Amino acid sequence: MTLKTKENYLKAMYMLAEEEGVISLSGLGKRLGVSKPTVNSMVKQFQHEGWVEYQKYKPIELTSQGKKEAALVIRRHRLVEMFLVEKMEFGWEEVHDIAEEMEHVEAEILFDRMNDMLGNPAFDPHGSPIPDKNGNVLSRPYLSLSEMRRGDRVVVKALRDDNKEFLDYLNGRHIRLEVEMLVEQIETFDKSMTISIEKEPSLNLSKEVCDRLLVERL
Amino acid sequence: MTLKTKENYLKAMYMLAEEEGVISLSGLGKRLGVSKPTVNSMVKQFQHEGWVEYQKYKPIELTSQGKKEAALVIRRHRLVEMFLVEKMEFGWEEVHDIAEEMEHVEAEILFDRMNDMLGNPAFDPHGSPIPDKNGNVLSRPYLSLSEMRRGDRVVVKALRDDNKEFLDYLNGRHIRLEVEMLVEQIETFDKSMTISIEKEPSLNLSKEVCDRLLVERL
DNA sequence: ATATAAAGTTAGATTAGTCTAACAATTTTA
DNA sequence: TAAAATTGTTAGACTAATCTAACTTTATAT
Ligand SMILES: [Mn+2]
Ligand SMILES: [Mn+2]
Ligand SMILES: [Mn+2]
Ligand SMILES: [Mn+2]
Repeated sequence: MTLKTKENYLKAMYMLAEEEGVISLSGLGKRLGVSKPTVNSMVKQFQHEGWVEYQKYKPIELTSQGKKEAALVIRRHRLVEMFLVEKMEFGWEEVHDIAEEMEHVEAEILFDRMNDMLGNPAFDPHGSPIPDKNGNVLSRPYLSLSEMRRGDRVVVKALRDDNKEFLDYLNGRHIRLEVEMLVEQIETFDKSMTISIEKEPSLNLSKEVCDRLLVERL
Repeated sequence: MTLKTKENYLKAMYMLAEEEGVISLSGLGKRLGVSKPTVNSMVKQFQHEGWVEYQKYKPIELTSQGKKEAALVIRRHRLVEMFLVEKMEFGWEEVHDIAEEMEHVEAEILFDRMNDMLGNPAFDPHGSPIPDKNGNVLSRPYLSLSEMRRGDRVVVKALRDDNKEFLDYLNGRHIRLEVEMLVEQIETFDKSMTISIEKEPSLNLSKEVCDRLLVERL
């Protein structure tokens, strides 16, 4: 099996486990853009390599080895994103696709150097935690903006999504990490929120947007 | 055909044409570490794509399109090497293998940014010219040190080889680009040279080393 | 509880890039 | 110039990663 294939499958499995709580064949297929039979046969190989535990018709589970290797791919991805933003003046909306390619570079020394130049950063430009060299992540329990109530004061801490369109949307409204927001109104019909940011006009954010903004209550 | 495969074959062909004057199937096979039948079948595909001109038993020639695309791969390789040395504090002996991987990244904007940060550099850390965005290279006609005569004063301008072992050898002797040397003696038996660098003890360099040092006469 | 839908599986085919074995053409050497 | 060496070609096979079609198992909804 090719290194890139291995890394892409492991990463997808790791993120599915985080996001959905479970790794299903069809979820994995959708995520990777391949058919179910493809995933099925790949998962058998991953099991054979000791990266997943799996029985017919049961959900897939990463072994601790699989988890660790997946976390290291994610580490490289997020280090690259951070390097591009901090050291090469890219916008946070530009870096995901580049990182998607660079995460597969085999020269460990490259990522170590990035890490050093960045001062061993704990978070990437989107607020996601960067796993350490042993694959350990300390994830903070942020809440999504849509769980807040009227009158809550919050700080934006992370995003649930790297997506360029979403980031362009946020850029257009001056929503960045560490921005403080006040929840002014919640529309009962569609759960959209009216929020205000200091010194800016109030904004209306749809439920889809609020779901993707991870915040900390002040 | 996969982008990486295409780029590796084009680059190998381009460099063979430069170094040997001709692109042979076996040369290409050796360079790429694949068998002759493999190269044979790939070259047919390259012809079909319009990247090479070729007839049975005749040497392969790159079309101008092929040459241009090859030069752009080499551009990326050398920009990466330069970026790693100038902006990330890597040594010139460390960067080739990393560049070998990064040259295949598809995000053009990444290389444009490197180019900007480096001020549109004309040469890489080993003195090789960096092709411009149109694939044009202006190559200077350096001579190899082994062609010099006793008493010649020269400046090291480039290397014929990226090889880590060779670069480690040069590091150990404080031979860098722009260093000035005087040819003190040439041994008729093995063509080895005794040379001196200002403020350093004289050195004896084998023919293999002299062949790989490209210099300009003062 | 049954029918329907969703998820998972199997079988068999395909494509890119590679190989070895056998042979043919060309070039070099004696 | 004939033999030997090198270079190039053909045929046929293999592996990784993918697909579609047909089928089975499990979950969901009426
Ligand atoms: Mn990302
Ligand atoms: Mn990110
Ligand atoms: Mn190089
Ligand atoms: Mn170089």
